Amino acid sequence: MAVPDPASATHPQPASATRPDPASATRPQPKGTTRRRAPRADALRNREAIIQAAAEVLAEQGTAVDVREIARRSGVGMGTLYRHFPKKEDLVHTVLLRDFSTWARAARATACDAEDPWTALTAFFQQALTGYARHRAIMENLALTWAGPDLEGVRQLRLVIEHLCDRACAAGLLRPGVTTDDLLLLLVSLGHAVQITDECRPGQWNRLLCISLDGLRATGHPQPLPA
Amino acid sequence: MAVPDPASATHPQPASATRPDPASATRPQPKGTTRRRAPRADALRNREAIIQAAAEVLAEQGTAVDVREIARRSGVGMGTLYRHFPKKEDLVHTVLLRDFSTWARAARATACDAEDPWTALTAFFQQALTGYARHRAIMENLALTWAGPDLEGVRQLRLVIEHLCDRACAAGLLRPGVTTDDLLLLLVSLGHAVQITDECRPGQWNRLLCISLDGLRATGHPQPLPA
Amino acid sequence: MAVPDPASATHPQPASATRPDPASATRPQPKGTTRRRAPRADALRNREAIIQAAAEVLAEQGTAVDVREIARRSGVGMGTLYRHFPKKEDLVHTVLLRDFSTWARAARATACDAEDPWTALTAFFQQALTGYARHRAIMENLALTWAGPDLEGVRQLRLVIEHLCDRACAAGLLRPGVTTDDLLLLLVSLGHAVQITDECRPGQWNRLLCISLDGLRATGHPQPLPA
Amino acid sequence: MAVPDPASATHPQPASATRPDPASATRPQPKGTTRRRAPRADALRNREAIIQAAAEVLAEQGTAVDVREIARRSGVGMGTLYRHFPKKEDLVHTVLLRDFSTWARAARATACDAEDPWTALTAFFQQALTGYARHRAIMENLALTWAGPDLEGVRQLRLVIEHLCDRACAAGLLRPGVTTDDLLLLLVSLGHAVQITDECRPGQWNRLLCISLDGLRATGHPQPLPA
DNA sequence: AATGAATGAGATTTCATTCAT
DNA sequence: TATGAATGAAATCTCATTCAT
Repeated sequence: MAVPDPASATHPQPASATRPDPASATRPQPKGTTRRRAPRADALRNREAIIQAAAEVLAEQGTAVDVREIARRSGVGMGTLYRHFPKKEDLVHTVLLRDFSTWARAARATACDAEDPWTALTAFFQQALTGYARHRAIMENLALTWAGPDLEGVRQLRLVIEHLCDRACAAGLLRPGVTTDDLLLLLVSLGHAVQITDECRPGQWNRLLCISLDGLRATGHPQPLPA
Repeated sequence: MAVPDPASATHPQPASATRPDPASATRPQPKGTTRRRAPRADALRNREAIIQAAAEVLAEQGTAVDVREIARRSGVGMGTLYRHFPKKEDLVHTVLLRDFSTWARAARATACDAEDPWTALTAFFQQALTGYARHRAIMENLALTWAGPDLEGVRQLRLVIEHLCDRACAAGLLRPGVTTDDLLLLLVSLGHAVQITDECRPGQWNRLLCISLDGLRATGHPQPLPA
Repeated sequence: MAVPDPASATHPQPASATRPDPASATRPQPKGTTRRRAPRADALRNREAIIQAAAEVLAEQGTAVDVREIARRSGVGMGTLYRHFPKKEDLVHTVLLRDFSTWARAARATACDAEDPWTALTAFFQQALTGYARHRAIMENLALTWAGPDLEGVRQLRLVIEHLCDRACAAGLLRPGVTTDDLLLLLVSLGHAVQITDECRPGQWNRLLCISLDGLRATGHPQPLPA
Repeated sequence: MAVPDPASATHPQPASATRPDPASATRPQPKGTTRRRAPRADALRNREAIIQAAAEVLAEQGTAVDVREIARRSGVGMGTLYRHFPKKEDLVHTVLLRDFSTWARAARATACDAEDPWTALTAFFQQALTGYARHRAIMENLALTWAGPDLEGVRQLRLVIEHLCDRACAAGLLRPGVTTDDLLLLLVSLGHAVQITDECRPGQWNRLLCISLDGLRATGHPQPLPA
């Protein structure tokens, strides 16, 4: 098994952080009304600062974080924060959407770069575990996939995985019967392993990944997967 | 791969857990002895009720539970709870000790029953994931193995795993280089998968287990485990 | 000024601890009723054990002590304690009565022993500060003299002081205008000093006592006491 | 003995205590500066209200007060109180620091006003007992001098006493061997007397003070102070 | 529009007193 | 009658959300 090391997988990639994101669904002001000259620049800067700070904190501590910590790090007041995101959940939602999307985009790119379907798959896992697996809120939310409706970003990510799965399957490289859901669950599972061992035994999860990937290969297994 | 189904693996088995003297609960106190002996049937009942309720709640919600919920479920007042367990942590500790020990004992028994080392190993995982993997507090604590000193119960469990690992290794059934720590991490990892999917897709983790176990086998892998 | 050292002044003097105290006003059972053969011996032993333990604990920690500590030290259960003393206050009251009386009795004896009125006075203070001043509950209660009606024991003690005051006054040794209340207040005042410095500077209060007594002498003062 | 009556000695004098900028409370914020400056008039008002209420309550009841009582009296919610003072101890500390400092400052001023060292000394005691002796928390803390490290305010006060002691000693007015510690202990001692008798016999402590001061004079005592 | 102070419902823990055994 | 377990009202401290400035 080859587990490549995509150096680009550095974890919290603000990426579009500075882009104004004109398609944003949660823009505070309905454009059609009277007031016009209101300086939107400040508000947008604040909004992005909040999201950026929230992303960092949520990555570090998960969704149980104190909202004041986010306000503090973003340099805005609580009022401003709550003007942009009336509920803590809204902010979390926004951050997750952004980070899942960024991740999905990066993953798609990496997947396309790889010529070999198997390499694409392993690269995806390697990248995911090196990068976003450390993002506590991301992993928390990914784990909720089985409990409720997915975030848009999760759906995007799932599509990438589905693509990887299909490709490897079609190439006869993937063990028969393996589904996108299996790969997703494996991802969350290994992501948890990463979080647990990251501080004390930074590389240990690599061995688990290797084992799992070998178990996913098309050949060498005594019996088919159970239903 | 044969994944046996140890029917005995139903999760919280208080059974003869801590106090193995069920007769003392009704015995009318052997008054003739030196005034001191008083197991207090009802106190024991309460203590057990608290532990039992705590075990349930901790299994369901993890260590972040509200103590009052435990008091409510066990039918005692806060004062009673705190008489038996002066700190929330004491109660958690007691429950974890009990449940880890029960688990370790059951696991050891199952391990001894199996003649084949590989069967023993797979049976262990099967049992663990069918049973205690649903216990949130247990899994939380197991994940802390990499962050701090282990509970006594965790050590017992680790011994069992070590034994299984050694046996399978000696029989040449286990992939070279696999360690007890790998198996423990796999356990926590898959345990997380169980918790995530338990409600919506009860059996899905079985597939992941199968994959992982196949990855753990001695043969059929293109390259050795990474350091 | 001579400050004698009455060696007998060792603080918690159980004294009447073992005596059944037939004059007790708080005896639990009205003697005139039917039931007769009830074993009073046990009850009395318990009662005394409680009082003794309470005295120790109250001396050490004052009236803010936890009732359970008293029960623990006396070796009886809470129920027994509350049977004898329905309110914490009742127990405190009883102990204070006992200890104040013991103190007053000892003080009276010492006072009578001394031939010189001034020696009697100084001996009293010396004894008090060496002994009962460390009894936190005693001192707490003595301080309440100015806030409410006195305990019987306090009245006894006050009588002793009054006697000492009168004697020294009649002998022309005491500064004109000094009252029993002045001496009592001085006692509480110095008692507080003892408690404060007892651990770190065990003898310091002696200097304060010396100063105060010199200020109490009949002669050598530039002007009379203020009203 | 002349015990002057410094009329200014009325007890809790917040005056210009901590924040000497009363104008800032109404100034409408100099918006032109770098967005950051915001003393927040109402927050300061609340902070002061809390400190003021705490000072009153601490003076009345000592450090054992219920924090909620302080919140109630200052008219703020618990959250506000804890925003300003994260621990009860912080609030107590702040109040003690403020009140000790105010006291020390006033005492120093009074001490400097008096030309005669003896008058300075008596004026200090008179002022202390008329004023801060009623402050239960202040006295509690002063009593802890012998048990642990001093608060900054206590050190300031001790310096004042030291100065008074030295001056009187140098002038040959103070009894040989009297130390700053003696005077401090006398202060706490008499302070206790004040608290005890304040309600029922408001002036009684004056007599004790007179007696003690006479005992402190350089002349008229039969023997030196004990070690 | 921005700020950050204010709010108050919980969460853990203690202790005088009562009550079942 | 003796026991000590049970009770539940405080007391301290936290944090998502609102509101005055």
